[in-house]
Amino acid sequence: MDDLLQADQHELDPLELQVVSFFVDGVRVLGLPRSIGEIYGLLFISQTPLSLDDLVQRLHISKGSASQGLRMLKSLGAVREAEGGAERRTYYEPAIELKRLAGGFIREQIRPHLESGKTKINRLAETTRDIDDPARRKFLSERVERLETWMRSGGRVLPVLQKLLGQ
Amino acid sequence: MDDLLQADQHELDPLELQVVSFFVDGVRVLGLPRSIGEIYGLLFISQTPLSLDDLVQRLHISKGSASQGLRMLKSLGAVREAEGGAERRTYYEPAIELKRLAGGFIREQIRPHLESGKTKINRLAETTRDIDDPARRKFLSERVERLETWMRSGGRVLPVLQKLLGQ
DNA sequence: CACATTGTTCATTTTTGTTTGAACTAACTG
DNA sequence: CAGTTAGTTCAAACAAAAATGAACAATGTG
Repeated sequence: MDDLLQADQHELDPLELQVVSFFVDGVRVLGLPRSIGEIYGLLFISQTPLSLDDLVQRLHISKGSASQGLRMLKSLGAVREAEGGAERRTYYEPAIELKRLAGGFIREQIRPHLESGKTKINRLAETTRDIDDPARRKFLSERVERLETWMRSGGRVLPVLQKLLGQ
Repeated sequence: MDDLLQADQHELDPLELQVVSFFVDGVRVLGLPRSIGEIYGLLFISQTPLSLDDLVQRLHISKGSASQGLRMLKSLGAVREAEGGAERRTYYEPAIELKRLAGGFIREQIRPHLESGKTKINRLAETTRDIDDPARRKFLSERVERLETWMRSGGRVLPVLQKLLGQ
């Protein structure tokens, strides 16, 4: 490997393109950036684990995007580092169990918002208590009560969701 | 109402601001534009139905935003036109039953994506059948099979979700 | 019908969020 | 340890999405 050009990092074939575009659309629904979909999509359809550099070359994205994308995918539990290869560089493979994917998304993207929502509602309840006009105060506390009910429902739904998606 | 200035469309009071900001955050999680949260938030905390013009004045948003926002909220089933007022202009009030809100969101924002996802997976299955190398084809059809399983799970989860949120 | 009021549409501007790439740290290697 | 390779960080460039506001129906009113 000296006077030989780097083994051809060819373009994505049509099927790979189809899969990548499927996941690009998929992650957009979830509100995640496109590069996340590209990276996960290519890993999903690859028979062997890929390195950061493979992703950069085959997807034509920057090292920065690939690095940040992998970080997020790891935090979501959607990719893991492949075992074995005693190489220096690390190779990644996708998690493909829906349970794990949904679990990670719920944990990282949904729960935090639910929590901060509850906090805000508590502050809202306080503000409401200070309202002078009794009629207005009554109306407001009914609405706050309604929000609390929503949050409780949300909290009850997530575990069920996870169970259902866990097959 | 002649030499009298238009009754003061005052600024949002602190509580209203809190509620609006709560919903602004809420809709962002759902991937909807901020103005949707502002409009719904103000309606949610208002004791009387509000007109498009009320929203423009109190939220300092453009007529265009208010019009488009109301259209989307109507399509989601999150606001409805108030009955009664024999006025020319229409007044809006919020739907506050979680069931209705979740139902609208699922119908308008989730189902369409699930459907188009299924279509794409079908195309993917076709492309896979044309692959020459048997080992590669086997691997790919396992992955496509996996995607189909995901979609089935998704389809099964939505009705349960709706039921749970319907109290 | 001239005028006013209510609401919609859509090209342009603004805002927001994502990607890039150069500078950097860390870890191996001859 | 000088040089190479792997990966991270973050300010700046860029792209996508949302908001604006002027032009435009549509409908009511004297």
